[in-house]
Amino acid sequence: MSISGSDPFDLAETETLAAREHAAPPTYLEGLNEAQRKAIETTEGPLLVLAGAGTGKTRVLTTRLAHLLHTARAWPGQILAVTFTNKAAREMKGRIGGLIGGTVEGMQWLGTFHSIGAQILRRHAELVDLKSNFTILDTDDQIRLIKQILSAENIDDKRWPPRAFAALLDQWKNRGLYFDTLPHSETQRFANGKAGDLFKLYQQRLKTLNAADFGDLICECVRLLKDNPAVLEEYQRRFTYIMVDEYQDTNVAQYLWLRLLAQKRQNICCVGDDDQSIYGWRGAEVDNILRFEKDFPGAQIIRLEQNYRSTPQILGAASGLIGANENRLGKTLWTDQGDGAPVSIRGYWDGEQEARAIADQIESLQTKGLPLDQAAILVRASFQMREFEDRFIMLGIPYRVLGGPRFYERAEIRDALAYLRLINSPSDDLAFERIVNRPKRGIGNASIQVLQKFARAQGIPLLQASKRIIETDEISSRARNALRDFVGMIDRWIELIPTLPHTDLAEIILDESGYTEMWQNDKSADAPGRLDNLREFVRSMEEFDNLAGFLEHVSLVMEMEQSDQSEKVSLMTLHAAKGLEFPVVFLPGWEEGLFPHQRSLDESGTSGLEEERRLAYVGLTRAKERAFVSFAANRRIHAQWQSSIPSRFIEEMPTEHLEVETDRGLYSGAPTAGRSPLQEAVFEGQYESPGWKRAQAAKAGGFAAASPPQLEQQAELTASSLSSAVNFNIGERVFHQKFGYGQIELVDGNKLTVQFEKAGRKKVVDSFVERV
DNA sequence: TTTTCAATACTTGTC
DNA sequence: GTATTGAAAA
Repeated sequence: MSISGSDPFDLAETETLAAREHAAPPTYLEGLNEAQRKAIETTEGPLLVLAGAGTGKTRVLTTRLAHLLHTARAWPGQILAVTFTNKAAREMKGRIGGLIGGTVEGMQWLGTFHSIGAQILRRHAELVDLKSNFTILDTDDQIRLIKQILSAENIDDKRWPPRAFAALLDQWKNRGLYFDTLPHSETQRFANGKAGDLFKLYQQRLKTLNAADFGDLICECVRLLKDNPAVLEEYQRRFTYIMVDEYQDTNVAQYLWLRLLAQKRQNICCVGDDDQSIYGWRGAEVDNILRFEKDFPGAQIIRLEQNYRSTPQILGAASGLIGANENRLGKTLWTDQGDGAPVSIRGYWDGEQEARAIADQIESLQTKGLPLDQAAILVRASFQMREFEDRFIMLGIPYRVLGGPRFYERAEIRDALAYLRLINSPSDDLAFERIVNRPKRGIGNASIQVLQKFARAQGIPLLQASKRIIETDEISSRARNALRDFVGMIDRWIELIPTLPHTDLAEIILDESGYTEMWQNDKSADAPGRLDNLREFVRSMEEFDNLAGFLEHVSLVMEMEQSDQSEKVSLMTLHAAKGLEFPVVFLPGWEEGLFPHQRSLDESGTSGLEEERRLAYVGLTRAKERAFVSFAANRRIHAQWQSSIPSRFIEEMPTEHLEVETDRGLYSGAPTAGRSPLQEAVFEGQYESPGWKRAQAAKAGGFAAASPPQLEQQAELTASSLSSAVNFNIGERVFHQKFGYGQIELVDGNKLTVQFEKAGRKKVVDSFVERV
């Protein structure tokens, strides 16, 4: 299909739009600072906007887009605007709508790299040996596919794990490499030099399955554009303006993709911050942003340096820290805000104590009137979350974990999806395999093996092969009957597609297949949650017109909306925190080995360390008013205790922006030789500091340094008043959201000791369990 | 075929 | 310490 022909591109309409320019004054430019305004008004030629943390990056991006539309420089369909996440794309769409009034129609090229790549690929699918309705595989499908290829090639998947190959494939595709361009050295990295051949087989298999993986959405797109100059030119002409968010996170393939598209008009505006590049391990090339000027000669660079988020103290600490990095373009953030509190540094005996103190501090801030959703705990690794969760559950502090497993990655959703995929396209073998014995129907591994061999011999999809094989004696009679029922069900559902709304059909499928029943009979703690997710899944289908439409979008954009609006403390990894802000931020676990993470140092040396440092910078700059950095002298890593020394990042923050409240004994083993200025402060000056006195005073009562007694009483009061309606007795069976079912062993006021079936004995507040 | 037990690994994670 | 995964036993 011709693109330009289908679009309102002609002169008459362009003139109508131009007329509008004179009518409405651009109110959207009000309240911008000079740099921001310049970034918005520099519309022609390559432009790099270096936007430091909290400098109004999203505002500039969206306003610039609105400006292009408002001044009639482009139609919505002529602007390519790419982001990394659906969330960012959605936010941008919403904000542009707000800026120019009403929703923006026709911004079909605003989206994630992958969704736009998929869009282009679908239009020209035949040029890369696909059909336009190709399936997008996720990591799970990918690994299953690789496993099949490895076993077909007689490669021991013990010695050469499919996961490792999937990771390699991902790396290569991130770098824009294809099996025909794979360097010899790379082919040696798997199965004794067979990597290239396997890569080729894998791609061939994808084509026969009519499928693409995430990497292909960019990689194949680049190949498509390179090999078909006419198609490339079509897009180069169409996209009069290109805008890229988070440019520091682009990988080589994405860079090649952008360069191809921008080559002709050179109207490319990239917004990013080299100091916030934290995805190197995922293929992001900081280099893309560092050498922007070389790639696009005559490029202008605008720095956004006025920070609207944090206090000068926090900014000072963060700037000092990031200053230790060598490889950066360099920015100096400033703010006209008042002074604020210094960054607090605290040491604890162990991780548990750290969690206890932080939870206490959050309670105390809450009693001072701070809403809980204004506080966040940002950790380096997800295992650190556990201690906080345990503590929050015990104290009855509501919390939310951000960035857990994605909605569509949950097993139950993927299963439900596989059912729908199979009836939508009966040749989807990966979907077939996933659900043929789920719920268990007695079609086990042995039968499936036979079926696969049969299907491969005949060259037909598994579903079709099943229909034939049940007429033979190839598999046991039990499995044969089960398979016959299964195929019968699928056929019946396929016939129902034209007669029923797709949401009703989905409910019927989940019901008749026994899938819902399977979870209803499941006694584990997360089964009710999974049933909820399934309901949510069916509900989310309502937005789409039909099944095919739903499936086409689901692999790229499906997310579970946060329906819960109540005030909760946020708990997440530092990576997940990028782009967010909170008045109060806790940064626990600043210890050598954990942060910077040992593995990062081992695998990537200095560049690994610099990325960790940028991560620390990202963490600090999330804070608007207060930042609390802490470290523990002992931590349980894996199964055993390890003693650790404070992170070098603590030393690297300028002392004048810090307030150290740490027992000097905990600061004995600093990473640098001799005494650092910070250590001096700890050893010499801290005896008189309020923090030191507090620590001394708290010595008697363990380590409750941050929680004066009256606060604990208050917490208890709150908790007990909440639960006064229910009284529990020893021996009663209860249910807990996180721990599942259990029996009460001890009642102490509102605190219960419960022996959980799955989670073992725990102390919990009674308001968190319900009687069953 | 299904259940159970042992082996393994364990940083970060969008699409 | 634990969650997941694969292979042996029921």
